[in-house]
Amino acid sequence: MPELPEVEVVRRGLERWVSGRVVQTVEVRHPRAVRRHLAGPEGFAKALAGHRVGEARRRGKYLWLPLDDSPFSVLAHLGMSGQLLVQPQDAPDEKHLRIRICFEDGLGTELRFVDQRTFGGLSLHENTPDGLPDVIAHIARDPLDTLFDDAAFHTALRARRTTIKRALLDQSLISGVGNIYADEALWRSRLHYERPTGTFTRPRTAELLGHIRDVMNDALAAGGTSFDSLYVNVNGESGYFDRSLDAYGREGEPCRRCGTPMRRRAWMNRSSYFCPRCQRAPRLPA
DNA sequence: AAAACCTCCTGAAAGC
DNA sequence: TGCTTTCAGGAGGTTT
Repeated sequence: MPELPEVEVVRRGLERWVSGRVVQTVEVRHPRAVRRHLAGPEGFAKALAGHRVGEARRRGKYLWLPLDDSPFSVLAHLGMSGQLLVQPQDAPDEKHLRIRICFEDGLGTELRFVDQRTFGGLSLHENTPDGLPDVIAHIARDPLDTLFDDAAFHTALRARRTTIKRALLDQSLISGVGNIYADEALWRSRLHYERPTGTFTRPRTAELLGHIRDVMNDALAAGGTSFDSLYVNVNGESGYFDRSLDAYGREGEPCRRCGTPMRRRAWMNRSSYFCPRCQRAPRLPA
C-alpha cells in the first residue's frame, strides 16, 4: 500500500537509476496500465521513444518523470500494488509485468512497471507552467513539501463539514496520506478518526501535522512499510517500517501507550485501527 | 457544490 | 477437501 514514504523511496531510486537515460523502446503488455493515456498503448510507446528522462519528481503519491526538451512528463501512480523496478535486461519477466521501458545505453538494465491489481499505471501529460502534469493539478501539496501552507490547511480543514480521517485521505486537501499513515498519525495525536473537522483548533491542527510529518520521516528512514512483497523499492527490496507501526494492523494487541487492546472498525470499505482509551470517540452532535 | 458512495482488480486467507 | 466469500484500498467518476 504505497503512501508518501514508499513513493518517495521509489522516486529516489528512479532519480538514481533512471534519470538522464534516453528511452529506446517501450512495450505495453497490459492496456489497463496506460488507461489514463488517451492516445492508447501505441501512442504511449511512440511518445516516449528517443526522449531523455529528467529529474524524478513527486507530489503526494504521484510520481513523474519530465522528458527533456518536451512539455510532457511520464506520470506514474502505484495504486495498491504497483512497482517500478530497475531490472537486468535478462531477468525473467515478472508474472504481473505490465510495461517495459528500455534505454539507449549499455547499462544493461531496464525499467519495469509491475502491478498485480492494476490500480496503478503510467501515462503521458503536458506540464502546467509550474512543471506539474496537468491531470494532477487538483492534488494538494504534501506535508513534506516545503511550500505546504500549514495555516491554509487549518483554514480549509475547519471549513470542511466532515470528519478528520476522511479529510486526511482527501488528496485535494493534503496529499500523500493513506490509510496506514492516517491511523498512525491519529494514534500519535490521540485523536479519534471520526472527530469533526470543525472542532480543530490551531494548536490541534499543528500537532497533527507534526505527527504526520514525524511518522512519514520515520517511515522514510526505514525504507517504507512493506507487509508483503507488494511494496518494494526499485531494486526489489522491502522496507521495514511495518515493525514500527503503533496502530495499523494491531487489532487486539495492547496499545503501546496504555496497554488497552487496540480496536479495528470497518470504515469506508476499509479499516480504522485505534486505541479506545487514548483516542476517545467524539461526543455525538446534538 | 460539497460530501458520500461506487467501482475497478487480484490473490491470500478465512469461512463453510 | 474444495468451493465461496471476505478483505486489502487509491482515486476518478457518479450520485446524493
